[in-house]
Amino acid sequence: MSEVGYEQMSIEGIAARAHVGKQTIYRWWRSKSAILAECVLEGLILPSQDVPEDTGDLREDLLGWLRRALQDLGDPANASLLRGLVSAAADDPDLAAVLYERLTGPQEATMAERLRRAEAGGEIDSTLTSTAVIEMLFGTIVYRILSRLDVGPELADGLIDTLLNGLRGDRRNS
Amino acid sequence: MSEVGYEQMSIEGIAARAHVGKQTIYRWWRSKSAILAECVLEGLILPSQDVPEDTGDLREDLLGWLRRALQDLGDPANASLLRGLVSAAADDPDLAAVLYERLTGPQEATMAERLRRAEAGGEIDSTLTSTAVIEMLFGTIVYRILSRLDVGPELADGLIDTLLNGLRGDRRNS
Amino acid sequence: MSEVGYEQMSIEGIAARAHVGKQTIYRWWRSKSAILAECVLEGLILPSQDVPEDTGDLREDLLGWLRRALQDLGDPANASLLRGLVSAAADDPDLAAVLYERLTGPQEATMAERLRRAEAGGEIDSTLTSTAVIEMLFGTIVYRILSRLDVGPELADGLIDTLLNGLRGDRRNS
Amino acid sequence: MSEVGYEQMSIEGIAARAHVGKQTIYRWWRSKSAILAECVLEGLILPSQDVPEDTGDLREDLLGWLRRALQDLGDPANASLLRGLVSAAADDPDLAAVLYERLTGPQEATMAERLRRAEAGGEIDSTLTSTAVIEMLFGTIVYRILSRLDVGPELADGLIDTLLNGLRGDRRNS
DNA sequence: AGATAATCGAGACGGTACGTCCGGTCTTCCC
DNA sequence: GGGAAGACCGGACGTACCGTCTCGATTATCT
Repeated sequence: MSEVGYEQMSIEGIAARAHVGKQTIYRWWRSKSAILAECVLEGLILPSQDVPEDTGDLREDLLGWLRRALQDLGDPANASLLRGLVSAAADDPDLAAVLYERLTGPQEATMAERLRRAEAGGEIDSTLTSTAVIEMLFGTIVYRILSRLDVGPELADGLIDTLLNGLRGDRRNS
Repeated sequence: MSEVGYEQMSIEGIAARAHVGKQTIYRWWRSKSAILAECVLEGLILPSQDVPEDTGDLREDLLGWLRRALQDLGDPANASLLRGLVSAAADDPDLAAVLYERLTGPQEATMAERLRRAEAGGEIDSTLTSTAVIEMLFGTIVYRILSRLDVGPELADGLIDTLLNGLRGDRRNS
Repeated sequence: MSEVGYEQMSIEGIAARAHVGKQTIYRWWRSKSAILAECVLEGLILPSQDVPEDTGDLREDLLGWLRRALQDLGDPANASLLRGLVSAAADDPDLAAVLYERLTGPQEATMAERLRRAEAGGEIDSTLTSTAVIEMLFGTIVYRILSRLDVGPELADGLIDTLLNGLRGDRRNS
Repeated sequence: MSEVGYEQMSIEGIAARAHVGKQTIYRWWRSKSAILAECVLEGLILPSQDVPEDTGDLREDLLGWLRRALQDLGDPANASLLRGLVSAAADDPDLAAVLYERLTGPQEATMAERLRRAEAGGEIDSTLTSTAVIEMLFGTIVYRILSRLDVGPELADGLIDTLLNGLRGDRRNS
């Protein structure tokens, strides 16, 4: 898929490359997107995602976490794979669910706990859910990748700053 | 496309429905996604986007603008069309550019001016570009639509709050 | 085979109907036509053939014998089975041999003896072998069945008359 | 078909050899046997059949005609083709009709006229139809070819003798 | 007004891939 | 330890579209 894109990737081609009969593929997966769904579940496509650390400094924790995610997607091959996944997910709700779970899920619990502790510690003061935070960050990244804009670790600062402080800037210490 | 999705939409089907020869289509467009690109440019698919008003209250202006956008995409047919466009754009950089321009462009100038005035008026204090702001908002929406999550005007408040104040909450008056 | 014809009859279908593993079939028969060959040998398909009686009247003996054969093949199911066998035999020399033996063989010895006695009795005066006689009769029948022409006992008279007297008519008493 | 037999002859193979798309074949013929039917009609498979001459001597006319037919079918390639046609016709009534018409038809009218004249001239004395005569001769030949028995011009004499005189021999001059 | 283009609908064409069926082999597991 | 069950590789089936290519039959323009 990273070579020719999702549309050009054929089941016959997969079978041929795998030296496998076409029927064997159809025996195990209902469609091309179902293959992708399993690849995603098995971690074969999307690089395994870290969860934010907890060093006590929320900003640094989020920055490091997001930078690593952006680092992976800076590789054109990975960006191409993600575009393929998005293309497939747009036509297959099942894959969409798997993809969403894979992207948003693992970080969710950790992020929720992290935010709760940050709130307790006075670092933040918000009712926004951890899911919404993750959706904003990943949404922005996916949007840029679909638009074929550059994606790199340097994006992390702007995103995290806005996320934490908003456009009104950091007035914590003012 | 809203009926069967992007993949199932065939050029032969388009020609047949239009009572037109296939060649006539190929005479005018290079590919299926090129047809979509022109549809987008002509405003036939994406509902025409408003730009934020300027009432003096940045928060209300953004809220109203975003709510209208979310209102449109709350319609499943429109969400389906957007998924089709994303699917097509994932495989066609040209369409991706057109789509990005269509989604991000019209609001950009107005938003830039709006932010500049807000900054001058002390409403905000940020270096984030207007483009980045739009990408964050639309990225989040597109991400939710691809994930088949509900999209409705009620999302606007959370997004705008976070965008303006950050997770640290509104300390404008503190 | 009588239901769907030879081509549509699959080994998988046979195995499934017999509640038997495919391998078990391949263990005992080399091919689809080999199964048919054994069916023929076991008398499961072609109704068992009589041999001509010997009442002293060659014409009546042959007539009765041929009428019984035609009677069987007048049943469309039997005609269909025969077409299936022919179709299979056309592709498999082994089955062709079995089928030929089954059709031509049993009658051959009796017919040879019958002709010999008829010749001795002055009933006939020919050097044609019994095999050739049988081939002419069965050949005509098979030809009509393949051509989907009607086959019934009434054909017997014409065939036997021609066989005995030829086109020049019965001049036995002239 | 003469190389691999009817069953092994695939439509894909035909298309490939003809440097033609598969769909083009399906556009013009409904099935493999329909292709054969047209080949037969066009005279591409069965060598064009003569009709009996009329030299005044019925026996010689029939002998010459039958010998030529047997000559053709003595070629193993032609015999193989005929077996393929029979195999196909066994599963396809339409092809069976075409094949029957091709084999039996052209000679029919001439044969009918020939027999009528022979009868008028006292050569024969029979009510057997020309069609039945042809069926007997061709049936015998087809039967032998299906059985993979030798077929050659030398068969003609026996068949014609039996046909004209019957097993009782030629008593015309006795 | 009549000749000359240009454009169109229709759809055949050589291809590629689809998803299914079956052939013949091999493996697992149960009785 | 033989057989049912069925997975496996392979390959043909008949269908749907792809993008290219001829065909007339309108139109539109230009002598």
